[in-house]
Amino acid sequence: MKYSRQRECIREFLSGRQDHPTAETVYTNVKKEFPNISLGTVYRNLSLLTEVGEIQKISTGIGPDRFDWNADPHYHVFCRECGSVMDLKLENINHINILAGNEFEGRIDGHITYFLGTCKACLQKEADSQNPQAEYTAACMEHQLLTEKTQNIS
Amino acid sequence: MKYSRQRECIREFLSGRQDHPTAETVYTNVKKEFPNISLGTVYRNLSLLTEVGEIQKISTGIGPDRFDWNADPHYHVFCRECGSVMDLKLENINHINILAGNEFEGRIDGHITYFLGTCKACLQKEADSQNPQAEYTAACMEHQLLTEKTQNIS
DNA sequence: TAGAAATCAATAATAATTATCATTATTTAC
DNA sequence: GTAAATAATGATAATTATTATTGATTTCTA
Repeated sequence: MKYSRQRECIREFLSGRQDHPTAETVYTNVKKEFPNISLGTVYRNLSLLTEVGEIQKISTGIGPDRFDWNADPHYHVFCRECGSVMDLKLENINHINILAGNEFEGRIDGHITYFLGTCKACLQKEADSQNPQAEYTAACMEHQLLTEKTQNIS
Repeated sequence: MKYSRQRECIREFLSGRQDHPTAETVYTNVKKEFPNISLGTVYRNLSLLTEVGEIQKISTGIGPDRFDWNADPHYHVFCRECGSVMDLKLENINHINILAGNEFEGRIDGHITYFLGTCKACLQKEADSQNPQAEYTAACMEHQLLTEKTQNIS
């Protein structure tokens, strides 16, 4: 399939990234190359790319959806502190589908799993705040700037 | 904690149910007893009950959130055909937290998992439509009426 | 029973996303 | 290479789900 210049740019922006940008972030960045692009176009193309399996959409139920250039099934960790979403290289755990299938009358053909926790940088921040003497490591703040922040974390 | 009559009614409506109603459904039903209740009150109380751990909120990322009177951790199956959400009596699979922890630099303290599949009734419907001779079993339609339907299934 | 505290209903506001539609860009047929 | 057909865009409106605000009402407490 041949892509429009805008769609290609969106795909390009995503490709190879470690973080998992929101539609909004994709929008503000693609805008640098296409100042007139509209948020609707970004959403439209992200949905399209998701549909054809070039990227994947991650919904945590907390904050907006995120997009991952790696469409291969893999897992994610959601940091409760800073809201960042990180990849997890976890061996496949599809055996849980079998376990689930044994208890279910219909057909199970997949699962959505994401892990909840605290990222390295936020653990560090936690430790530092317990020890006021210690200098703040800039690590976490830096991390927060680098990674996507999620609103509405309760 | 003593509950207001509205809050008690919301709790009461949820308790013991097999399905997993949305805020909207709770609203339309509680309205029978409190015709003047507002959707905001329903949302407020559902959040409150969730916070104190009397019920739990289920977000699949597809359609609105759902509420489960059983606050104990357990798993759910989401039927891709009819959008219903069913309980799953699955032995605990917390070992996946350990597996995840081994691959993650921060701290893992939980996971959210739900299974995707097709429920019994929708499997039946599928089978019937392949065989036009067969009479439609009313099972699935009935099921759709009984269970919550989710909008925006793509 | 009066005054404080909690909760309410109504409504406005917000966030995230999808739909509409007239216009522009790209492809295809000749 | 140009015209018609198709596809995609940008702008904007609409929708969906949810949270916040606020003034009125109910309920608890002394």
